[in-house]
Amino acid sequence: MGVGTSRYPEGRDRTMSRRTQPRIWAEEVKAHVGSGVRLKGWVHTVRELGKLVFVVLRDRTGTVQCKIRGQKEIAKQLEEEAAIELVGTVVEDPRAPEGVEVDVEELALLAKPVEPPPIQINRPLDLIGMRLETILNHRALSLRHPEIGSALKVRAEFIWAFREYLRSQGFLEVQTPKIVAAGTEGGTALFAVQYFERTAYLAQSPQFYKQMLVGAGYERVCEVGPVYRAEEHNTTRHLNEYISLDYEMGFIDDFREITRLETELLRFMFEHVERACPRELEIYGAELPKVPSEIPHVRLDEALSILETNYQKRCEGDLDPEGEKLLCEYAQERWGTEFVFVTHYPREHRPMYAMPSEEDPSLTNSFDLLYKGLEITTGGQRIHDYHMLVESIRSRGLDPEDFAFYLEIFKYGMPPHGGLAIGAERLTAQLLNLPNVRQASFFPRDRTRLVP
RNA sequence: GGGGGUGUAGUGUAGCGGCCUAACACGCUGCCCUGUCAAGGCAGAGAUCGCGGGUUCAAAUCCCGUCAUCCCCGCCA
Repeated sequence: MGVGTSRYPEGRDRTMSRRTQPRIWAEEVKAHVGSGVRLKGWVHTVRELGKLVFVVLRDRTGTVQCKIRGQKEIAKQLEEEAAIELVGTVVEDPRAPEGVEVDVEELALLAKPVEPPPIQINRPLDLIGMRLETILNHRALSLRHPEIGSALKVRAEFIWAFREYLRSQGFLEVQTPKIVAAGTEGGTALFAVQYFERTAYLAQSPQFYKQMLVGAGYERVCEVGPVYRAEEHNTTRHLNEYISLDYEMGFIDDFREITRLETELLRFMFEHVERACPRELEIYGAELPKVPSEIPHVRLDEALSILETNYQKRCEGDLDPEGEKLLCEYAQERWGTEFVFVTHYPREHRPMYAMPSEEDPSLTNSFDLLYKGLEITTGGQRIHDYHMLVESIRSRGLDPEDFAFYLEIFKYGMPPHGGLAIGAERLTAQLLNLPNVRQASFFPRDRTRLVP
């Protein structure tokens, strides 16, 4: 056995033999008892017991204990978080953590740490108690921590399932511009960017473009992409850049068609995450919610009176964060679900494209979806009538000329349509009970954070 | 935009007028150990207590400013 401090390119794997041995993942080791295996990964921990050394190797699939016998000088070169490659034999041993371990025959150092890592990634988070700031300052390294990185795996699986389900329902995945000419929806503040000789903005939402693509004949479109909000909020549930899961569908009968589809979509997404992320869910102690066949719909005015009657809680015009929590508590007790659609928001609280309600034109066919006390979706039916939309734009003191690019398709048979957007980080954070959405973002952007 | 906190070794904390020549845990360095798995034992290095000013015989500790950061509200996903 030998150790190589090999360095690309000239000395690469110089000391490693058995080049034909294919690499296996840490999680596959159990299936290779008695066989020679090659593993690559990071040194998770090193435990020296005199002439016996245990090295726990970590790769993208997990960890596996490896032992080095009678080669103390090799252990001396192993530092935590070094990238290594090893060849050995898988042996059964009841003393090993999983009943099996790798008896190392050869080991090569692929990359040696320049200095000890600033954060520990081989101990449970509750023992090392890093503050989020520290975790985010060392984001690439902290994501190596199995607990920290798991949240993003869950998010990735949510996103995969979002695409997969909508694809099965005839949706086309689209990409809309993130550099746009004007403040589309109004309301939220926009980031200005220099676009050659003009000022452009980062898109706060794909709203106009996904509607235009419905009208373009695709009928059903979805998008996974970043959106940008220049709001100076500094809370645990806001990011200035986040991933929006959008869909928009044409020829709907009413807005309930949108909430029905979201119900089925969410069920698919949660069931997929349950199958794909058992380890990650266990790490966070997350309980998969049962998505009911019909998520309760509560009109905003009803929601406000529910809060007042049952919780003596008064909200002015809209639900505040506490109101959202209480309403979800109510939904849990009353209907046994953590989800509730709040519908029929007043027009003045919704953008100009929101479709007025038939029974009360001061309200809209729009909704928010609350999950465990937090708003994770906003959606609704949109105005499809050209003249009505122009009028709505005017009534807000806006100039339809500025929206000509958007309005054009509405002149040529725009079908009844609607859609919604789910905040990917919020959905993930709520499932995993993360105290801060930043934990569900690879590299969060907030009021003060632009790096890394 | 408004309000409230917090800044002490790499990390997380304790200390909150003198007993601080700043403590503890993890990490780090060296030595010992063939069944560790939050390994253990012994020895050690590492902090002018965010920064600037002030009060005081004396400041990590009190005051002012500043910077950084966290949380809550508004608004939103």
